[in-house]
Amino acid sequence: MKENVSCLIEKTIRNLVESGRLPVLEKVEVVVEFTRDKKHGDLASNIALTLSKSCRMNPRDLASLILQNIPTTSFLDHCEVAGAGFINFFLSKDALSKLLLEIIDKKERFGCNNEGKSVPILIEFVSANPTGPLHVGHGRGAAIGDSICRLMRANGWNVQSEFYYNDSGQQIRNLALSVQARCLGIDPQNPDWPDDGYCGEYINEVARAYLDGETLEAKDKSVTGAKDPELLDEIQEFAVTYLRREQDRDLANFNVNFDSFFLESSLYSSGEVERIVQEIIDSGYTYEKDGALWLKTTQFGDDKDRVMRKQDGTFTYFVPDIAYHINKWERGFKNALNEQGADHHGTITRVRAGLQALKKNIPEKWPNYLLHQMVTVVRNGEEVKISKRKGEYLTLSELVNEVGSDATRYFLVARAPNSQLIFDIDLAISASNDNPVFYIQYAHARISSVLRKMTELDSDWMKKMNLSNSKLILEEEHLIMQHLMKFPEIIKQAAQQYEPHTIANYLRELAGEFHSYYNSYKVLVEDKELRESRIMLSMGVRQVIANGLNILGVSAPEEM
RNA sequence: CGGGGUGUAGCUCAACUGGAUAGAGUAUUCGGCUUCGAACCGAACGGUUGGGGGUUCGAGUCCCUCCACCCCGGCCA
Repeated sequence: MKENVSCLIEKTIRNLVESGRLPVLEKVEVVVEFTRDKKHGDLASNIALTLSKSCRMNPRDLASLILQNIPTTSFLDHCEVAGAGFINFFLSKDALSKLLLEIIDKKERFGCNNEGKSVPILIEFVSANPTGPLHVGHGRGAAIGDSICRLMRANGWNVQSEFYYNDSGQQIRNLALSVQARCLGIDPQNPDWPDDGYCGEYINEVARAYLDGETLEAKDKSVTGAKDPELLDEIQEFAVTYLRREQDRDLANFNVNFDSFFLESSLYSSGEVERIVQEIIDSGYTYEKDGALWLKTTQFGDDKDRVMRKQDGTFTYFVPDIAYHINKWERGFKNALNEQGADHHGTITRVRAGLQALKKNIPEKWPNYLLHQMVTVVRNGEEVKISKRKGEYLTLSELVNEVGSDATRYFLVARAPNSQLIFDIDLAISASNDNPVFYIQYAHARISSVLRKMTELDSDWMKKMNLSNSKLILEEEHLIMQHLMKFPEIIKQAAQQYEPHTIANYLRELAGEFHSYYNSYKVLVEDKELRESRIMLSMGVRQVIANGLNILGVSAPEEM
């Protein structure tokens, strides 16, 4: 609809220029927006304000000139000049009722588009180390990342979601040592407890399962506890598998599923790490100093060079990261997005520097990054410092068990990724009923209930509906239709900006408008035509809420 | 000190990317079920958008400068 109006304006201006009533203009960029205030019509353009200078006319006069020459169309009721020189457009009843038909016709496809043109994109998110359970911070990454995947699919992208496991390196060794210590009956208070060991209670559970010889069924393999506390490698494999399985289960309960999993260890076993290190050395971007191998990241915008291979011969964490991203690139993903916590900010420059050093014509800005700010957890009015080593944190599964997946997802995705959010545990649990997600779901359930009621009255009502005759004349009805009309654009915009929270806000507003309407007017009235019109409106709202909630990974219940 | 982020109502957050009178929820105070679901609705209260300067028809949004908070600045990941 926006496009229709901006085309109309553009055409009008072109005609005015050709007939000499306006000077020749360099560049005309017509911006049409949905209005905030219903008094300003449905759509508005500031074109007269932006062109007034180059036309040497006062904005209001220019606006009236454009308006007088705008051709009449079926989708516009009328237009007017307002304020400093805005042109406001009022849509016709015809245009709005066609919208409802479109929603009902397209169903779950309403709002979708093909901007992505089926181009493949790899979206990596969560990627937590398998050294402990997922916490709220991971939950935020999961909620945002998964919603972005759904958003991108709705925009026609060919999305593959991937989870990268850092299942090798020092922290995994620390995990194995911690489990081993627990197997031997050593606890964190004991002087023999390993340095940098993981103190959480879950380590004990892993140790017990290992000693019991439990068999773990993972996606790609099966591991049985060897029971022997001396076999550190066996302990490590068992512990990693155990914790991966736990994370997968937590994510599944959170309605998050990945298309693929990638193991850091595979980059070592396949020799890819060694290969790219050699290639980077050959490219001339490295040097030896103090017994370590350095990458000249300063040549790619870093403030100092970084160590790739430590004195002890092992690699720093970003080296396998580079290998991993080469792997993504070689799998053919010209589009890649990494959703991570803001604490990983520093690695972006390093990984990109490594990719550039390889001279593979990878774009400088590849891969794309979306960082979410940290979650501050508050309990009893005090900040809970998240520390995996100390075992102090709120796990995702505790949270989901307590307040439910829908409420947790909504809470974590409803804020802009860039805002650092405060998560008050007590508030989240006690006030979970106040979560706006229920407000939105309730609107969906209410409409479903009305439709059930209609079916009770006449099981065949749907077929008998006359869809062409809209009787919707109320201001509230107009407002709702105007809101429904924005949905496709919200989907597009949220994807372009990687900001799924705009969907959440949109749904909150739509639900609010419907609740208000529902409270003042009855849908199932006597008058058949009016009743059918209102049913159609309700069906439109219901469909859009369902589509929007689906993008947020939240259920749309028929009753609650 | 350097890099990134944030600062909007008592609290938690929005604001369609520079537009018209800065909006919701929550808290507080009133009012609304004999009526399709009250997990709802209506009303009131609540603001110098951290401070100061600048750019222009127009700034919460862009630029400069201070102030405060969060993250990063390991041969940890």
